[in-house]
Amino acid sequence: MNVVAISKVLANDTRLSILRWLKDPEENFPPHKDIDHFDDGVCVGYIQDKAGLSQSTISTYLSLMQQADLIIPTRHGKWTYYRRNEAVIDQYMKSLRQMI
Amino acid sequence: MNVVAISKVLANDTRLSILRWLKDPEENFPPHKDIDHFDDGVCVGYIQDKAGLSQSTISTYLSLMQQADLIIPTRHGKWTYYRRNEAVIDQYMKSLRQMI
DNA sequence: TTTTCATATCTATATTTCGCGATATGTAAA
DNA sequence: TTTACATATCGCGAAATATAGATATGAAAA
Repeated sequence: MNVVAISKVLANDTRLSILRWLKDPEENFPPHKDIDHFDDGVCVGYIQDKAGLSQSTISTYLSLMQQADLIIPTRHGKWTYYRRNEAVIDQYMKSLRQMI
Repeated sequence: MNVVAISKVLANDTRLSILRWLKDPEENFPPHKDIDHFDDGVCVGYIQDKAGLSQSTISTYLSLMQQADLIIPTRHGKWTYYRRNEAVIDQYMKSLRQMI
């Protein structure tokens, strides 16, 4: 867990928003068609619609966030669902508070 | 107080280190020649020596950090001393935790 | 009142990031 | 076994950032 690396990922309005939206999928996204819960998170298309940026940009952002271990992907058929990695997010906040 | 703007400033090893060093000047810097306390912080030259980057780079970094209200400058004769702005740092941590 | 010293600002270049369209990949549907 | 769809990756130009040297500024010392 690299604090500065994670700070870089979070130093972007869209990426910070995505992390926030994923905290409450019911509130921020429509229900998925194939499943009736958000246990594995939210599919890329919904995140893209909400963010209003191109498909490739959002996919790249999600990839960045995943490389930083902030989110966890799960494949369901054609779709990839992303959910928060609460343990890492928590650890980041704790480390940052201690460092700062 | 803009959370993303502050995150950008802190998403850099040197700048994060500077903020940490300023938390304990006695521990991290030699005593100043003209004054025997660090109440107004630490002069630019000492910070530059410790960081090992050029004078202009450190001055630019400190200026960035000041624009983000993370540090407060005080002029003492030829020297500029910088100290932490604990209120803003605290508010940043609180906001980030709530957002994240 | 020149000179010196500490810091700030300007200018320049290299690297990184932003964001996109085009294309590739993997999966399910037809 | 093609086709269609969701997502990932590639390649790109534009914008921002990192970092330095040169120069300017402001204050004290000579």
